[in-house]
Amino acid sequence: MSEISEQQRRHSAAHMMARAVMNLFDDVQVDIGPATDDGFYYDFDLPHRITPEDFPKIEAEIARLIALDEPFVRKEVSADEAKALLAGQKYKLERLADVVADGGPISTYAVGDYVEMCRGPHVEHAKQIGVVKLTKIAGSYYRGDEKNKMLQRVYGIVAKDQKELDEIVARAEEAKKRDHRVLGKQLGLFTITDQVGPGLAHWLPRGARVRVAIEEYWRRKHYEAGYEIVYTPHVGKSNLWETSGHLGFYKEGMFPVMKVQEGEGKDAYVQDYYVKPMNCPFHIQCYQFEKRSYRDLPIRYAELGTVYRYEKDGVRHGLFRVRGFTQDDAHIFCTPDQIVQEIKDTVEFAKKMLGKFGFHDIQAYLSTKPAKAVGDPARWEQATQSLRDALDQEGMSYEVDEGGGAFYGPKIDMKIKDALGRPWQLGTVQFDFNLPERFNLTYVGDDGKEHQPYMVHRALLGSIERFFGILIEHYAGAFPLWLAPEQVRVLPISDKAMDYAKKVQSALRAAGFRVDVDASAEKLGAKIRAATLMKVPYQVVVGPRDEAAEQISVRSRADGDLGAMKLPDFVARLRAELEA
RNA sequence: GCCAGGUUAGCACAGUUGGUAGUGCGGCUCAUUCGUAAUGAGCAGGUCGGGGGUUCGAGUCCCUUACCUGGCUCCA
Repeated sequence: MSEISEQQRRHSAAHMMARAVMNLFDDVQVDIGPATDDGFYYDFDLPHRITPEDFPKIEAEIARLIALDEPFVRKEVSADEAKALLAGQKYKLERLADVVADGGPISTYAVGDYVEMCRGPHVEHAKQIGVVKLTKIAGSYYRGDEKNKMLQRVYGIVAKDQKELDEIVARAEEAKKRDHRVLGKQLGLFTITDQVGPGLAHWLPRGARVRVAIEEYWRRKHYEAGYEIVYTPHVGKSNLWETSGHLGFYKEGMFPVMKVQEGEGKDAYVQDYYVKPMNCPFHIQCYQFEKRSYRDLPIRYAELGTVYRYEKDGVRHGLFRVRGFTQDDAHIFCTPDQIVQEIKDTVEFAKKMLGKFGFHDIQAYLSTKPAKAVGDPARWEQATQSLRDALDQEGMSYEVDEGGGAFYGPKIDMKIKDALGRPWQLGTVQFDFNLPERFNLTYVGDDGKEHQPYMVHRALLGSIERFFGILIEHYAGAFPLWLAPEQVRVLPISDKAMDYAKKVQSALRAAGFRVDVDASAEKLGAKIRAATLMKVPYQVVVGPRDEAAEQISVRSRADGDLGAMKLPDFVARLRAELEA
C-alpha cells in the first residue's frame, strides 16, 4: 500500500467533480482538472451556466459518489482505444492528440463507469479522497489563450474530514484579514475612489507616514550609494515618445493623447502630449544636459517617479496593480570598463534595501538575448556576463531564462518571499541598448572620440504602491517601529492627565517620533483596545501617579505591559529598537 | 478584453412571495474622570452605485452603464 498524497486526493476529487457534473447536467464537455497548491479545479463546457447555487447539489453528488468507494483503476491503452473511449469529448480528443504526439504511454483511470484519460496518479479507492467543498467559479480560456472559447472553471478544496475542512475555511478567513485592501481600510492607510477613477490610489495620513519613512530611507541610501536624485515632468510632447519608441511599441499601455493648442491666430497649432508611462526619456534629458566625459561616468540618476499606465479592465487589484504608481527608478550611464562593478553594486544595493524591509529570501532570474534583438552582439555578451558575474559574486541563487530578455537588453529580475511564503517580483536590473541608440547618447572617451555609454535601468522595490501593499500583507499591518505610522500612542487615564499626556507627546515628538494622544472620554481599557486594534507598537499610559513620579507606564505591542519608566529611558529603548 | 458574482448609513452586514428600509460597530451630545483589550443613556445619519424599463407600486423583476470581487489573459 503506497502513501496517498494530498495531490492524489485533490486530483481524484477533480475527477469525482467531473463525474458529478456529467451526471447532473446535459451535454457536458470536459477539459482538464488538475490539483493546485490549495485544492483543485476542473474546466467544463456546458450549456448550463454553473452558479454557486449549484454547489450544494454538485457537492452532494460528489459525496454520494465518494461514498460508493469504488476503486480507481489505471489502464494503459492504445491511441485508437483512447479515441474510442473519448468519443464525443472534443477537448479530450484534442488533448489526446498532444499525448500521442509526445509519444508517451496513454493511460486511463476508471472509477465505476466513469473513464477518463489521465496521467494520474490517483487514490486507490474513492473514500480516500475525503470531504470535498466547492469554493468558486471562474471563466478560463481553453488552453489559456484568449482567442479560444471561455470554459467554466469550478474550484474546490479537499479535506480529510469535516474538522479539517473547518480549519481550512478558518485559515482562509485568517488570510483574508491580511488582505492589504481590508487592512488599508481598517488602519486608514489608503483609499481608491470611484469618483477619481479606478486604479488611482490616495495615501491617507497614516499611509503617507509609512511612505515618508520609506522614501526618507530610500533617498538617504541612494545618496550614500552615489546616486543623484532628479525630479522630472509628468508629461512630455509626442516627439519625445516617438524618439523613445514608446509610441511604437508601448502605445497600448499609455493613457491617450492630450491635444494642446499652442500659439495664436494663424500661428496656432496643436501639440500632442502624453502622460509618462516610464521615466527613462526624462532621465536621458538630464544626461544630455551637457556634453559628458568619461571622467563624469558613471552617472546614476534616481527618482521616485510617478508614472501612469493604461491598464486593461479586469487586471486592477488594490495597490498591487494600479494605473498611477511611483517607481523607485534609476538609470545608470557608464563606460564598458565600469559595467561589471556597477551591476555588482546594484545587486548588492538591492539585497541590502530589501533586507531592511524584512525580505531576506531573494531569488534572481537572469533573462538573456531573445531571437529578435537590437544592439551590438558583443555588448549583449558583455552585459549578460556582467549580470552573471554580479549574481555569482553576490552569492545569489538564480535561474536562467535563455532568450527571455527584452529586445533591448538582458536583465535580472529579483523575487522575494513574504511572511506567507508567497513570491513577489520587486527589483529589476535591465540593460537598454535601444534608448542610447535612439537618443544618440554619447560621452567623450580618453581618446577624444565619442562613444556610446551603457545604460542600465533598475528598480529595487518596483513600485511604491505595490511595495506598500506587499508590506501591509507581509507584516499583517503590524509595521515594525521604523515604519509604523503611529509609533507611540499616549493614553491619559482621564482628562485630569491630559496636560501631562500632551507634555509627553511633545517630548517624544521632539525626539523625532510619530506620537498621537488618545483624547477620547473612554476608559483606559477601551483606549488600550483601540490602540491595539490599530497595531500601534507602543502605548504610553499616563495618570496622576505617573505625573507625580515624572514617569510613564509603557505597554508594547510585542510584550505587553512593561511597567513604569522614565521618559529618557523609553526614548533610549525606542532608539535601540530602530538601530537593531 | 472575456466568464461569473457583487454594489443597501463612514465600516461590516440583514432585508420573506414586489407593498416606500433595519442591526452592530463607528460618529455626535450628555452624564461618568475611571490604572492595562469595549462605561451608560440619548441623538443624528440612507437619491438602496448611476440611467432606463415592467408594475397601481421596485432595495427586490428586466435592460443598460460605472465600479468592486474571484478567475482567464497581461503586468510594476
